[in-house]
Amino acid sequence: MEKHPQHCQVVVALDMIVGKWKPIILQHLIIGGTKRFNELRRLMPDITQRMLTLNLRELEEQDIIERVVYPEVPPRVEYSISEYGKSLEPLLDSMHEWGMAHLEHMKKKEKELGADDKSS
Amino acid sequence: MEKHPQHCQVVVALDMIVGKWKPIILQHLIIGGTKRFNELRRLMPDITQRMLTLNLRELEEQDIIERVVYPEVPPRVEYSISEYGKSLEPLLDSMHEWGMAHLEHMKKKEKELGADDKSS
DNA sequence: CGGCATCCTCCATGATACTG
DNA sequence: CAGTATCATGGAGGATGCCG
Repeated sequence: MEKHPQHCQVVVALDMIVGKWKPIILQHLIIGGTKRFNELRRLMPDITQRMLTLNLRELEEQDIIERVVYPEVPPRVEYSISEYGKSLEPLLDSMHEWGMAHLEHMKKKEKELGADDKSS
Repeated sequence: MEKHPQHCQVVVALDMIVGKWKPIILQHLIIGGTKRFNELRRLMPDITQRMLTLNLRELEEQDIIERVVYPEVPPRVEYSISEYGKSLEPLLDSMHEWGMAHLEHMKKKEKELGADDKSS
């Protein structure tokens, strides 16, 4: 295992979770467990049906979530984090924590800018 | 401190490093240390001057990197990871490792599909 | 050398309507 | 309920030329 592989695989990880909705979908499925399609819609009132479908399909394709269709009437489809998807949880947790810390950092910065305004 | 803050701050962290080039720029500055503008260009032959400038400016604005201008002729501008930016390193490392593991996962998957391919 | 100013392209996302 | 099918759009990214 090299220390400096040619190409940084950060982008590989990034590709799995980027997008306006993917992180939020994952958060809901991780924290809230299995959810039906319309449950997710209710949890994310601003997402369109189209984008929810597309994102769920991508995440499924990526093995991150599982999609189970129950052949009932009315239809029921349940989404959940896959076993493999769970390997992302530590990463998402770290990112969440860093995000929180960053918001603090920004607040401090703002204050400094207010107080520190005598610097040339 | 709540356990389930209203909004997942994963997106906050994500915002700092998403983009086609930001992760790569960061990787170079982290691994290779301080770099001049054109050094970075050489390291990323496919990035346009415009995007390199824009991304560097954003990262600077976000306190992630530092930009030092030497008033010489010809001009010299050096970029480096800031102290604060270093707090991103563990995250980037984790993402890199997850990315590597994911590539392995994909390879395995492909093989399975190959062996499993009695359909059509 | 290290930019900035324009113009352009394409893709992620969105709005809306329809359906098994 | 859980989707598809179209069409529209804004913004990230790119190409190119000029500048101190």
